[in-house]
Amino acid sequence: MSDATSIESSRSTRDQILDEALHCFAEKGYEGTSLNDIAAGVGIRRPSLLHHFPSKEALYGDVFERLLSDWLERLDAAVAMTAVGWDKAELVLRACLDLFAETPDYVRIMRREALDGGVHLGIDLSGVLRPFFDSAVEYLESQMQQGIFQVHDARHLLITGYGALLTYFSDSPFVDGLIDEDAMAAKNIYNHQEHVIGFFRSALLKS
Amino acid sequence: MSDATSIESSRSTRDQILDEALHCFAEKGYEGTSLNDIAAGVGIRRPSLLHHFPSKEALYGDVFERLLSDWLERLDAAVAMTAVGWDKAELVLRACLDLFAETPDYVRIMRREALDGGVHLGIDLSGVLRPFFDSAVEYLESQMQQGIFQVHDARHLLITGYGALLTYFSDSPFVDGLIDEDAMAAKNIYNHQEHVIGFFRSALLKS
DNA sequence: GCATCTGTCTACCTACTAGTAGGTAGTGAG
DNA sequence: CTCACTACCTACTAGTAGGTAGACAGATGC
Repeated sequence: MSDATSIESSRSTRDQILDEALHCFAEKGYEGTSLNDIAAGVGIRRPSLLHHFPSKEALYGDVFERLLSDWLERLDAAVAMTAVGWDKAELVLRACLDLFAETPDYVRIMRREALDGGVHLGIDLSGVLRPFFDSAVEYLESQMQQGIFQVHDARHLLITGYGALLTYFSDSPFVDGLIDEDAMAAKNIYNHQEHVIGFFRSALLKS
Repeated sequence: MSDATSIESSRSTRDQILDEALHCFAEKGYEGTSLNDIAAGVGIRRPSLLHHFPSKEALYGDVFERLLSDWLERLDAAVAMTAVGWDKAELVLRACLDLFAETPDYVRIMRREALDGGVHLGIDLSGVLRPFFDSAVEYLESQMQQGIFQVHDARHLLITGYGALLTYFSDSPFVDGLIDEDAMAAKNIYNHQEHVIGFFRSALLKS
């Protein structure tokens, strides 16, 4: 009864709510999303939704927690792989780019939360990512000292990279209008990923 | 009566409303900002605000229009200057970075609008910026063909650049937590600007 | 003096929000 | 059959949103 692909609504209502909430919060933001929107997307009424989650804030928190643990899992896996120099950086870049391409809603919520400074969360977003940031700074600086990477300010480099990586996915409606194509089409996502990788290689590797 | 720095409220109520609205919309987004918030910031009641602007949407539109014309003015001025090769690119980069540093609220609203896909505006944001985008693509491709710039996908390069430029300012609350300092302090802004310039030079110029 | 216009106010409206109360099917265990 | 539980419902609460109506004060113009 658990793994069977039953006729419909194979997944639990709770999970359906989480999925719909992820999408609504990503699309319209925390304030712009009402519990009615989410409930309607699932096909239930608001009080039924509140039977599964105690409050809007708690629902948002659960959505964000799942998002964050997915992302950290990918980052952990990429960092754990044995590679050095540019190969290591490329692994981490690709791990992020793959996740973002798979689940652009993650990127959009993350962006909104970064914009708002995390006011909707109990947790401290930058605090959670801080360990990765610090170890990345350490790694980049060691590569620069060894003359493997060109010298840049490692902290600002990471922030620039964070911005460059997220923006294509978070601002895809805007990108659509600039390139006059569907930014999230598989071909364009592939092109963007390869561009970003090549761009950072140009800026980091010598000659 | 116009240029005198009178004792207080030297600027018209209408302009005070526009300023306060800019700040509120940038800080909390369109949905997250109430007309009461804006009115209170100016020191009047909501109906008085609605005497100067017919609706919340119209007020937002006026705020955004002013923002956009300021930005386009800077871009026009930078593009009009006589420079070639990397110098030209640096001029445009610095024009944007200077504006963003002066008025970070602009960046935050722009970001929110790009995220939402322009649903709060009658105007088409990417449509307005499209001419600049297209001419920038043309410029970059000509420089690449002449062997002055390294070869990248010009369109994706611009989107990456747009993301890299905006993010530091739009996500400054998040950046604060990463670098454990005030991202918008003059020293850090200066460092970031020089980093971005250097980073793009590394990626674009050869050897 | 008096009408008019501008800017502000209080008081109100409707629509919608998050959240609660209480009731009702259906299910499974003893 | 009964009890407990889950998942849902309708109907309600209190509060807030954007927006409107109408009164009032001060200035301007004739």
